[in-house]
Amino acid sequence: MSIETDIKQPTFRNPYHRLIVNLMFTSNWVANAQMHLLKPYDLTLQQYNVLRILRGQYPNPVKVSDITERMLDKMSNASRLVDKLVLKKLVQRTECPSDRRAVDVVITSKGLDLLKKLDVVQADYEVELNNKLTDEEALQLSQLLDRLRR
Amino acid sequence: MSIETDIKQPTFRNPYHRLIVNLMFTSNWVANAQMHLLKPYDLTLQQYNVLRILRGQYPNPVKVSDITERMLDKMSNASRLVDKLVLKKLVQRTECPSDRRAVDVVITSKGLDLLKKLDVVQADYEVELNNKLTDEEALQLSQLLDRLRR
DNA sequence: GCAAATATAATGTTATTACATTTGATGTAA
DNA sequence: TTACATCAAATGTAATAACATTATATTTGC
Repeated sequence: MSIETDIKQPTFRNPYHRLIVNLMFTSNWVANAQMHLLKPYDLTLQQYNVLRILRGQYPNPVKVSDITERMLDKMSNASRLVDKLVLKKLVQRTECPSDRRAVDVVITSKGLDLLKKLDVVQADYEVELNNKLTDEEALQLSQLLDRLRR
Repeated sequence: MSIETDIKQPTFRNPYHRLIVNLMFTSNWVANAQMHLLKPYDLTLQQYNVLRILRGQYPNPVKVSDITERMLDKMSNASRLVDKLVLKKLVQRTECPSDRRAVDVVITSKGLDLLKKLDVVQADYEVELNNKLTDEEALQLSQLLDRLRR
């Protein structure tokens, strides 16, 4: 369905106005779906993102400040997100030896196991997208989004 | 900059994985910019969206349930958003005569004036996007997003 | 070396979100 | 009509987000 039909707005001022609204609407739509996939595993989207950042560097530690920098939503509080993950024993927090201000965070094996399970769920979701856009179209869409942020 | 550089993740599993991450990152990027544009006017993005929905129907009233349906973020509480807007005298709330369960909401002239000011701000922002994507590309991007949600 | 500036994470606070529940009105079927 | 289900909005709530502030540690300029 076109964005006009989805939000019942007949016209937009120009293609950029339409794009902004469409982008936010579609992103909410995806985020919602992702949230519901994560719900049975008692993870929020942000917690999931942090875990994936940590897995990307495993077995190296990542500082809280690096997590903040790399999060999709910069404004979330990485410190408190890490708190939650520590409580669930999905990550481990240790003082950084070379800089006592910083805190090193590493994903635990429990965290890696959880991510492995979620990889399957995520792959299923990606297959659904595959039915809607070809690989080339998905790539093209990504490239246009990159250019929008330039 | 490509999404890989932006979030310092070297590779994605496939074009769909890359797309999902890119979509959320870009949407947050736009939402952040929009939020900062709205801040001097003491409006949240959601409140702004509600006002624009109401202007779209002006001078006809819109029910709270219709607002919920048409909001970009379905989960926000339209009832409480309307509350905030009533406090600022940007909208007016009256009992729907044909259905006493429902509530009619109409934008006030103060609300319309505010939106008019914001139209200028918004247009400036759209000009920035214009430097990054052509009209055709913006349209194409919108269409790909539409297809993603099909 | 030392004071000031900056960096890093944690914490405080208020508003908002994501639901669940409640209150009241309307529709529907016996 | 009278139950009973459904619908619309409001309200309760716990968690989270969006900042601002604080507490330490490090860096920089003198």
